[in-house]
Amino acid sequence: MPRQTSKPRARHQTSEARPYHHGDLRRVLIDAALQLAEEGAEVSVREAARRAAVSPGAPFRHFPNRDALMAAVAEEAQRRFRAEIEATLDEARPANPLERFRAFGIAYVRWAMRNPAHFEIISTGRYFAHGSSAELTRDNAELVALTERLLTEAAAQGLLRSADLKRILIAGRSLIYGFARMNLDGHFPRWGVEEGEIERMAEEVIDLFIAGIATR
Amino acid sequence: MPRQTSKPRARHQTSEARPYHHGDLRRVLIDAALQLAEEGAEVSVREAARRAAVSPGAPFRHFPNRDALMAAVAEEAQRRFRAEIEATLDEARPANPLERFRAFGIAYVRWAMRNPAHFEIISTGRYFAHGSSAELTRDNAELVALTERLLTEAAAQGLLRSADLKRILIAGRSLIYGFARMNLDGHFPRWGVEEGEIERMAEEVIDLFIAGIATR
DNA sequence: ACGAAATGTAATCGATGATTACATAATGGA
DNA sequence: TCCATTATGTAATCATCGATTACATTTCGT
Repeated sequence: MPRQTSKPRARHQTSEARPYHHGDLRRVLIDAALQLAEEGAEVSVREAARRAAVSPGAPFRHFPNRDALMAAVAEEAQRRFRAEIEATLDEARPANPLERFRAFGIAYVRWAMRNPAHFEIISTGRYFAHGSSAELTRDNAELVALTERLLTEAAAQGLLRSADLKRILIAGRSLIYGFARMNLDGHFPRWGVEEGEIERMAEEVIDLFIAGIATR
Repeated sequence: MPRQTSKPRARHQTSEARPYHHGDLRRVLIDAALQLAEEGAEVSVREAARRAAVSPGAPFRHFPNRDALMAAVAEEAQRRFRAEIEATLDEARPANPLERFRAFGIAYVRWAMRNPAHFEIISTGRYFAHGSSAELTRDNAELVALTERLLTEAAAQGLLRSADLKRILIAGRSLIYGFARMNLDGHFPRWGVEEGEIERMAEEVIDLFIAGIATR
């Protein structure tokens, strides 16, 4: 098939089409990559550039390499993650700190289930070095601090059997992280857990954990 | 390293040059890929072929595509995983089924920590479809069945607070899976957990969980 | 207005997964 | 034993990808 060169030098064919300079290519590339990930396709710089209707080399004006793009995508995903977790905790606000701790876990797992690609990018650490983004580190630390506060309050109110908060914190995070990842990694079908009952199962599992650490 | 075939297998024994036919290229490729993964390098068919001192196209005589190679690698890793878990449980055999359940968890996390690349390949499901290998599915199911038996025994001996074994099973697996993956994904430095204390922390976390589900 | 900085394009490189045509060794039946 | 079939490896080739470089065009500060 002969290469059809329509207009010799006309990149902006119709005078209104697209200016030489893209409005905010960086932003558009991040969104494109995010969308790619969401579709389950693997994210390539070229494909992101293709979706932004831009040359394959253009993205490298905004990101030194692929990892930097992925890091930016991760930052965006982490921002949304944190925002939704905090919003969820803010709207349904149980007075009991232990119940808020529980609500955090459920919101965490739920978001991971409903945004699998984003969660994958955030959590895996395969796309970027973990300390490479200050914003990402901060957002993450903020969520950790949130759960720490909840546990401290719970302990102060005598709701916990153990005073080893760090251990509870890490165990709890391991639990919800593990549950989210087992779902993401496709393990549940092999465990006889149907797609429709995963969210309920998440609640049950979290409740089991809460019951285990609570005084009674 | 010249491959010496001592057996009178009439296997084109050459003293100097490598024979046209590689002894067991399939095996060698799997080992090479396994080793590549262990080194943290990303596994490419070409590099595996390179290590086997064979042309880039040769592996495709044994595996239809890269995923098939990775699946074979996963099978091998899963076999070793299961073997070590079972060996560990066999040698140090606590009578108490709940303690054996605990020992399983610790052995699980420990293996994952000491064989991170293997665990990654086994667990992620990114390298192959989860149902694609019967052997892998079987080995995995066997380990699940093992923990199920332990829990059933524990329940029969009145060691558990709850009779909802499925919930306990999935919670427990989520916990150790999550802990292992948090380590693998490099989360622990951000949690103030030093490299040297991770294994101890694993024990503490598992003990916390056990204490939560046990009668007292 | 003008020149420097920012941004996009085009061409190109090396590595990779994959396919195809061909070459050679291994095997088993007549 | 001979030789044809099959199994296995090689060589050449392709498309895609991340990345780099030289060059073109726009934008913006002074």
